[in-house]
Amino acid sequence: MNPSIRQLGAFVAVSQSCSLAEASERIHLSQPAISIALRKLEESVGGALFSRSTRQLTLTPEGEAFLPVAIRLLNDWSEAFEDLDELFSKKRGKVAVAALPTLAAGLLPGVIATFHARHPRINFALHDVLAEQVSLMVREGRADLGLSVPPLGAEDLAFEPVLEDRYVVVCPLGHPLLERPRIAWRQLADFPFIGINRLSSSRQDIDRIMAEVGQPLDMICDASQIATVGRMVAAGVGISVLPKFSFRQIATHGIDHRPLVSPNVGRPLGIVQSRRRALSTAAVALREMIVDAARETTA
Amino acid sequence: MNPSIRQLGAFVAVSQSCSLAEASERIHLSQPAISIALRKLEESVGGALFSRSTRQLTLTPEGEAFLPVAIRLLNDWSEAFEDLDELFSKKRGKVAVAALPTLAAGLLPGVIATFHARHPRINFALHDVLAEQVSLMVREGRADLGLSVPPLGAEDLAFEPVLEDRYVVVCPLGHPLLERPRIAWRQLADFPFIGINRLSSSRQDIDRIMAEVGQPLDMICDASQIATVGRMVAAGVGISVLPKFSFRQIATHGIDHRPLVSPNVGRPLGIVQSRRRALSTAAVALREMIVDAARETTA
DNA sequence: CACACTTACGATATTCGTAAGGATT
DNA sequence: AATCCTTACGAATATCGTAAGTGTG
Repeated sequence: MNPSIRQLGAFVAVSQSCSLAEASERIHLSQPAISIALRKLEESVGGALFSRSTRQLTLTPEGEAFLPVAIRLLNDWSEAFEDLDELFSKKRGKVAVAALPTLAAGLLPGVIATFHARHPRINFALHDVLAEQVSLMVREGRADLGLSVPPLGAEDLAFEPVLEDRYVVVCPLGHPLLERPRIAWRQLADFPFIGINRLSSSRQDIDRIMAEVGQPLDMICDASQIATVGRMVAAGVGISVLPKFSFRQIATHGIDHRPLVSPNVGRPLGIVQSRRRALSTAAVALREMIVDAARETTA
Repeated sequence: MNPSIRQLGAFVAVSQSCSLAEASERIHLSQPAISIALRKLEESVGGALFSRSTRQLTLTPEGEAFLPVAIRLLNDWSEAFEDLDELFSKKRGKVAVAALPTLAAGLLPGVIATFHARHPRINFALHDVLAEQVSLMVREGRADLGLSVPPLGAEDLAFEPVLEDRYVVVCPLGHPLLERPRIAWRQLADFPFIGINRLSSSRQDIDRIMAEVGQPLDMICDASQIATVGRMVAAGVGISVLPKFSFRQIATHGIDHRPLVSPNVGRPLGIVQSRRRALSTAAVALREMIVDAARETTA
């Protein structure tokens, strides 16, 4: 026969007053219930915890030795479950997101603010990395969620699109391309071009599309930071192509943009998560907020 | 609804293989029982510990965070009860005895040897102190048992006589008193006398009896150690009176003894224990062994 | 007699195992 | 088809509360 939590609780309650009557009030249980719980516990452990004299209870030496242990056991028990409750009720915990720099700077700041306001004690980690790193971090569990383009060749990752970005050409004010409402990709080849990091997903898209239209870019240089690209364009060094969301972040005096067409290619952005691992409740909550924020952005 | 030990056990068992079937064999429980235990546990904590996909179970992040806690909880639990079992089964523990020097040196060595042989991991503490100290130590709980004369004016102490000692006169060989088989107390006054510690219960008995018979002793000196008394008697300094048990300890060449009569007073020796405190199982076992040893000594 | 613990007993809740169901490999 | 998890159901066990019993102050 095995002891139970309740029996242990009864033991501790009784120990504190050495009285069933008093313990019975404290833990809201009938006197007989406690009496029997104690007896069962004593049977389980094979010895008396209390010495009884019809009218009075006293701890035996064994009971006295066991009491602090029992108290610790009960405290550990409830503490463990309170911690778990906090985890589930999103009062505490941590969530890590890996996002493309575009999204990390564009969509997420607002989401993070709301999330933190709603769940102040959730530790939030944001990694702004390139698409390949997003996949890696999600796959390895270093991130609960990824915000990126659809991951390639990864069956263990699930992708749900939530946003459709578009590429725009970015030019200095007064540039001839700005005279038209829409620009075709092939027209880009006629101007000096400022590229972005070769490893970025945008850059890979751009290179692929230019290869499709059969026009090589007049590449002046690459910049890693999008803000740098913006300033170089503003300075008249050349033109560039950015996802529209990225452009918003660097929108400043001296530059403007136009949508690119033919091919009229979008850039699906969405949530990457592992098929192997389940999301924490905190991550689920965050995920919903991201989807909502994306819907608002689109609308 | 509260979680139970069993549910926690099921959770840990399943975690280790992420399979109900395997866990079911390991803990000898039917698959449905485990399935339901898990479900109940998850209801209790208000969230999923495993993510299920009809055929496979995976720990959720919360489950993963909780697993080590759950393992620790279970280990602490069983360890605590194993410790308690050891206490009850006398495999481990401690017992302290306060005994008069006479008994500490006379009756107890044999008892302690047997006790230690039978319960090797019980820590045994023996305090050889005077009667007053015996009462004090038992009353204060510093000793589980006392071996002494009946304690005076102490309702919170219980005394059970187990031995009846007798006083004997101790003389050097060739002493005139040794010519008779029995000596009357009043005859002691005729010879130089070596007393024992004034605080000892024997001495107090002796003084009381001599006062009753109306004969003052010709007191040469006091000695605290019984062995010293023996050597002084052997050296012909004087005679003395000791409990018979004490005499046995110092029996040596050059001295002998005779029983004292009129008054034919015995010296009840027995076990002192607290009425307030219960005995530990180890103490109960020791007590029985003492009673047995005393019975053998008497027989 | 009042109080405090124990025992008795019927009701409720939990937990188990067997059997049947559904989904995946 | 085989395997694995889940649901359904009846039985055994545990636990509870009310009520009656017992011994002490």
